[in-house]
Amino acid sequence: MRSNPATPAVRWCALGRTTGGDFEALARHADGTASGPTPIPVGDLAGFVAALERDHAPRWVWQSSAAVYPQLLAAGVRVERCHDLRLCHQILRNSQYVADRSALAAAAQWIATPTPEDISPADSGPALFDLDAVPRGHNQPATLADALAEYDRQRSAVNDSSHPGRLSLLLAAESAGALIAAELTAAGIPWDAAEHDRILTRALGPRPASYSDKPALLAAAGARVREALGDPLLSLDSPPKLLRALRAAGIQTSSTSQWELAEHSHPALEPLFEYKKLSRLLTANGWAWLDEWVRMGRYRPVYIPGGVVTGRWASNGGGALQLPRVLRPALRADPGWTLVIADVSQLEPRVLAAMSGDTAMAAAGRDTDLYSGIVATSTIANRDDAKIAMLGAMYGATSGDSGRLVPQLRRVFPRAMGLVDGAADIGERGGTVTTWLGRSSPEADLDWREAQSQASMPGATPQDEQIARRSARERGRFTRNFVVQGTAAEWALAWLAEIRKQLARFPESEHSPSAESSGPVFARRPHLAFFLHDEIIVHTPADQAAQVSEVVQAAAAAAGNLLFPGGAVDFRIDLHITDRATKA
DNA sequence: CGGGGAGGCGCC
DNA sequence: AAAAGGCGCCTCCCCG
Repeated sequence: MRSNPATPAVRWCALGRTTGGDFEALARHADGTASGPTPIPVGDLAGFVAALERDHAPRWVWQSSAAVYPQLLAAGVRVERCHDLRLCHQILRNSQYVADRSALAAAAQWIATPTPEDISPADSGPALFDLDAVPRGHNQPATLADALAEYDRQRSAVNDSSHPGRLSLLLAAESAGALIAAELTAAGIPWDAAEHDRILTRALGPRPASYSDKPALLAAAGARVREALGDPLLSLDSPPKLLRALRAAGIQTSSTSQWELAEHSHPALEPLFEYKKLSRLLTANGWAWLDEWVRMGRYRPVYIPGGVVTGRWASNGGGALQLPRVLRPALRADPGWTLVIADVSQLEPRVLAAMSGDTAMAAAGRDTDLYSGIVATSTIANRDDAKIAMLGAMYGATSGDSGRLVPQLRRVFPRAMGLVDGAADIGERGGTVTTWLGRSSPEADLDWREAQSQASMPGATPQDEQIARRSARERGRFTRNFVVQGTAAEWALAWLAEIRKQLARFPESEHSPSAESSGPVFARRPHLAFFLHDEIIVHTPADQAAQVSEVVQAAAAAAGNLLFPGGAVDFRIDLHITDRATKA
């Protein structure tokens, strides 16, 4: 980025759509002046953005990164920063940090997700959905005036909020996440289809001629189950039929799920578990998946920032966030490139320690595995118990091993436990909780509130009370977990954004032909290739891997300090450099 | 015959 | 029936 002395610096530039389908831009300069509106024919957008980005790297204020950024990336244009009005609106309209949410709540058009088709109707493909089904006022492209008005509302909401600093951070992180999500899709996950095929063949047998044919080892496992149950025609894929057959064979189970069947002993169960495992692999990530999702050595899922209420990302397309471990070796770097794989150790407990200011828990995790640290500083006997107790504390376990261990944790870490217990209490009473940076949980829905009031009426039956109590506890577990999961998601966004920023400063490496699959922006630079809640994978030219590792480590420290200044909590990164993502 | 719920299981 | 939070996606199966 260079600055051009002939024009004042541009701080931000808002984009909107005209009724004719073109774009309009308004640039706000550092000296307070503005230039625009500038009309931009739809075909000139990439050139306009590239030029302004090169000279000023402004914050791009637009309706939705998901709608506009993929095309910019395809045209070879990367942007440094943006303000994603739709995602930020979602946060602000719900945030308890925002004192007056009425103006945002009234701006209904900002709720829905525009599709890329909304932005470039010129590429008139077949309609992806029935437009009549979309409520009026939703999915409409925003005009420049719409965008400017919404940006004003959002900045006012932040300025007038109880925590302007935290909310600003959250909106910047969420917006950076929106850019990263599009970039991850553009770069793709480097995927070795031949290795995937080898893994499938080893597990299932050779690829059948047709998708409808059962692979040999799956069929063999099925035959063993039928044999053991004495039911040669049984369909194992139908839970009701399988359940009847299991019960007929004397297995007193109420479902066909593994966790319940594991309690029983019967010769049919071992082959049944094998059958379920293989069947799952085949149907979820078998050859059909490979044919559908892997092209030119890349798997390109679509990530959906803010797609989960807690702020975690969701994904569309091939189940990117559920890739089974057994397939990880298929995630493989291009020749001459390598992978930097990093995950945060015990992210959620550490986030809890930081946000609650629990110095004892922070100390337990300093320079060490947190669970081992808990064993060393508490009455909990071993690492497994410490982990189970911690998960139980964050998820709200009340019974089983986990429920029994949680009270021990409560004695050692009263502040951390007080925070999650308090969040649970608020949720049980129908209240709303908020993450560290300001994302609030949804309000209790109407059914929930009705169940509660029903139970408190004079004529309430014991059953009414039971239903109400159960739903109250369920909601308590949700809000208990929300504050931790949501704040962890914020930490992860800050980590990602810092990694992205630093990677963009790397020099371009020598041309590597196979990396062209990563697209024009990333073919010659280390880039993020995968993100999964607390784990990232950077695909990098091999000779830059060591520097990338340093960046990834440093970014974790930076994220910790950004969210929790003072750095009392150590966010430890487990990192390795490898060509193939076999996870240790 | 398509939509959607349920059962089930993969990931964190 | 379920176990302890958040998801996506597969198949089966019922329903309109």
